[in-house]
Amino acid sequence: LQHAHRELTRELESRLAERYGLSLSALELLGRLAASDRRRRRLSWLAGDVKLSVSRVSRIADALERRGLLERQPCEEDTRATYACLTDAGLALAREAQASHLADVQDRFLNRLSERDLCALGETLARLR
Amino acid sequence: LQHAHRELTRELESRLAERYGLSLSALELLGRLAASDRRRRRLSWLAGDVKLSVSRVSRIADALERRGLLERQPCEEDTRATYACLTDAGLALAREAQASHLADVQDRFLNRLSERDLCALGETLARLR
DNA sequence: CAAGATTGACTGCTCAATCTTT
DNA sequence: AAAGATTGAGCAGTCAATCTTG
Repeated sequence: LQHAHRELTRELESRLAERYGLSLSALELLGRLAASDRRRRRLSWLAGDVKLSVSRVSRIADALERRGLLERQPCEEDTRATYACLTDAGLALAREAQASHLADVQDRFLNRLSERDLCALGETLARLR
Repeated sequence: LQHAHRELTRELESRLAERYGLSLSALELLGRLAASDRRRRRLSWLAGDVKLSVSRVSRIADALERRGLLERQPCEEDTRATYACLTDAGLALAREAQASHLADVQDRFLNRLSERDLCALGETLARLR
């Protein structure tokens, strides 16, 4: 499991980095935001979504913000919290990079497995939660 | 897959670190050496075994060497190469840590899966090679 | 020149400490 | 207190450059 994950990740990550300068985690963040109400989400909720530490998410947000892909916004219901909000540029890049990444996943992952394999894998991984 | 791997790894790694000061990769290295002829193996072969870069393996070896768990030895057939050779202390620690780690894996992984699940998972992952 | 190993610089991640607001 | 966020320190990993030997 370690080895399969390590090699798969390495390949997917390097393609994504060379084409869009994004890490898998950064893309996942963008994807979550794109699917969120008003394209925004609190940082700590985002961290829970993607199973990363809050501090990691904060730094990924720094990088994405510097590139103009998202903006931090104060949260009106709770002054402690801050939203990460996807910009138009961010949304555009998210769509493009996700399409490209999906093709990579298709090639490197989905195409090698049957429908049954995939379901079984899903079940199995869910049992490890 | 990302999430399952991330969380599983985090837990196993933290237990191993607190009990033995070893990372998963370091333990895997020790294990390979313990199973190797004369308890030694060339660094670059080791890297291939565990699917890590040679430079990473070199640095893990540095750390293990500082702790007296392995020694670097010149390779007699090829002066360029160097062996990582497990010391007695290294072998002892490898056995102990592996037993402990296996218990963790049993608990966190094996016990949650049936025999069938496990075989299917193995097949599936093998297809991703 | 190619292969084995090491080193430096960079990224990704976590944890602990801190600051602010509830 | 406790929760949201940021920041600093440190480990794990990669790639590119270098040195040495085949």
